[in-house]
This record gives sequence, C-alpha cells and structure tokens, in this order.
Amino acid sequence: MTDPKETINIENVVASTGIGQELDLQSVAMDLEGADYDPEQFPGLVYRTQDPKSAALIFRSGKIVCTGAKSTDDVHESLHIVFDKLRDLSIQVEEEPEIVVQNIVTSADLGRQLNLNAIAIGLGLENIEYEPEQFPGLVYRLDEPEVVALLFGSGKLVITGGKQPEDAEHAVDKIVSRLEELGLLE
Amino acid sequence: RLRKWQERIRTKDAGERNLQFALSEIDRMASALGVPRSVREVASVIYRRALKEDLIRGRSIEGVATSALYASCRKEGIPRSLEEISEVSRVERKEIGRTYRYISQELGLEMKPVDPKKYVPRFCSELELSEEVQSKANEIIETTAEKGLLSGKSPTGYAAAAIYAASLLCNEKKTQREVADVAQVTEVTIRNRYQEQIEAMGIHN
DNA sequence: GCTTTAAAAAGTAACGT
DNA sequence: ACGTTACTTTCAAAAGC
Repeated sequence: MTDPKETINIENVVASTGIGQELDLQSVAMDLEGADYDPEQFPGLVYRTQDPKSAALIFRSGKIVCTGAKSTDDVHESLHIVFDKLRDLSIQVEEEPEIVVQNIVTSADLGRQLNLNAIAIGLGLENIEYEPEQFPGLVYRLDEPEVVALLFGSGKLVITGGKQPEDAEHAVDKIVSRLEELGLLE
Repeated sequence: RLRKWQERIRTKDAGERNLQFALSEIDRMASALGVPRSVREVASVIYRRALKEDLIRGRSIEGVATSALYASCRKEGIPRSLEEISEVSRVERKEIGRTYRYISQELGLEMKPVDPKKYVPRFCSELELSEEVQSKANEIIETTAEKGLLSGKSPTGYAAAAIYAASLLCNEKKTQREVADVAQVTEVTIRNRYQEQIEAMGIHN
C-alpha cells in the first residue's frame, strides 16, 4: 500500500515580506502593467506573476503578501520578480528582504474511503466539526503540529495552517495512526 | 452614584428586554415551524447558556436565537434543515450556520450529525406516503449508510433520495420534483443520491 | 468582524443548452 | 439531462473601516 505521505502535494503557499520603503500605490498602479488597485474595495494593490503563478498584494507600507505559489521556492521566486518589477520603477527595495512563510495548504490521500460519522464519534465530537449539511468535510484541529485538517469521505484530505512543509507530513502521520488505533482506517 | 444606579437599571432593563425579545423570537419561530413546546424550552436553555457564556458579543440576538432553535430541534430528534429554519428567521442561512457552529463548539453541545431517517416521517407525511414507504425509505437509508454512502452527504438530500426510491418500489410514485420541493433540495441531488443508493441496494428496477 | 488573494477537497445549487 | 460556473469549509498575512 502507498504511504499516504507520498501523496502529499503542496497546493498553495502564503508568505509575507516588505521592501522597507513606503509606496505611493496610485503611481505604482499607473506604471505597473496588470496591476489592480481599488483602494475603496481593498487597501492592497494586486499584482499577478505568470511564472511561477501567484498573486501579490502590495501595501502602502511596503509590506507584501504573496499567495498561490506551489512551493516555498516558488513563493521566493515570485516575490523576487515583484521586487525587480518595483526596482524597474526606480523604487528602492532592500537587497534581500526577509520572506516569512505564513501558511501552507496541502492535499493528500489516505487511499481508503472514510466513514466520517464513525470518525466524528471516534475522534470525539468535542474535537471535531462535521456538518455535512454545510460542508462535506470533517474539520479536525491538531495541536502538534498546529494545523487544521479537512477529511473527506473519499479518503482525501486537506491540511492547512502549517508554516513548514514537514507540518503536513507530521499531521498525516498523526491522523493515520489515530484512525488506525480507532480501527477506522480500512 | 445616582447616575451609576440609573445606568445599572438601564442596562439591566436593556438586558431584560433583549432576553425577552430573544425568547419571544424563539417562540415565534417555533410556532411557525410547528415544533413542540419541549423544543422551545431546550432552545431557551441553550440561548440563556450562550448569554451567560457571553457568546452573543459581536453577533446578533436573532442569529443566536435562531441557532439555538436549530440546535434544539436536532437535540430533540426532530431536525429542521437550515433552509427551513431560515424561512422563519430574518437571519440568512449562512449566518445561522456559522453561529450554530460557534455556539455548538463553545457550549460543548457535542451535536451528532443529523440522521437522515429523522426526516422521513415528516417528509413522507407531507407527501402523503404510506407507512410502508417510510419503512422502505428507512431501510434504504440504514443499509446504504452502513455501506459508507452517507459520508459528506447532506441529510435532507439523502433522505429525499431514499423516499423517492421507496415510493417507486412501493408503487406510490412521487416525482423527483415533488420530493425535492418538500425536502428543499434540487432534483439533481435526488438523482445523484438515488443512483448511488439503488446501486448499493442491488435494485435493478 | 469585514474587505482581497490563492489553493485543494466534495457536495450542492443555479445557470444555460 | 447534460455542462459550466460558483458557492460552501479550512488557513495566514497585509491596512483600514
């Protein structure tokens, strides 16, 4: 049988950083092609990179949030593209701004169908949220690592809230062993 | 001092008025839904607990009152869907759902997922279907749920499909539209659940 | 609490044809 | 009865209401 850990796939990485300089978003919006800026709707300017594909939110303070990257390397690459674009606009950008990964969204497959009703009882109703009338996934919050897992009847799951790729692996390990000791896997 | 005293009375009165309003709203909605008095009483207890635990801060009184009623119906074994609840509340479905999940977690209500069979008697009686159809629908739900088909599916859609299937098997056919209307789901959902259920039951028809 | 961004999971819903 | 699009849930950061 396939180790569920091998099925883990990073779907989205969110990171924040800052260029250490305040920005006039109105002028950045004018000079930066493809920039979406509507301060009435949201204070951040939206800039999308094509390769790697991502969306950056640029703020007046110079702080930047990048989402949509498929790996931590991609999120760095995307942000460097944004840094260079800003430099092209003669904006001073620190040489190597600190980039902090804030959230990693992962998907995985346990390889077996899950009886979510039994799992809800087994894990303890006070530890989970399962409202199939509102959402098909069972929400399971782990303490270590501190992540949130969404379990589905198909055996597939989503893990979010982690800051390191290893968090997802540890989470999958814990979930698998929890379900195994409850006799709810296979 | 007099000002403080007056303010205390004012807040006490306001709190009293809010509680009275919440309880009258629970009563009004419960009447509209036609649920027994026990359900209103449990809902009132849940609301008072939410009030005591200060869970209403940042939320509307109506939202918490409606969610308390939704939780109460489920606890008493006569669930109403969020769709049905929202029809008698001025709070929208999405808000009722999220408020319910919040108070349920905070108060440790430990709500079990709704058993689709709980919807069978009411839906069948609205459709004027016989006891035989009800039994058959319950059997279909029981059997297919054991085979794992229920995971992640909405209880109303699941019950609706089983009722539709049972009505066919018992020669008391109701159309997907008729069943969909009483269960407040789409025909598409009934079709999808129905196909899975009859396949799992090994029914050819 | 809200606003915006991205992404997966699976179910449900609302369109158009 | 299809197909497409879109909404539900989870997460985090940003600035400001």
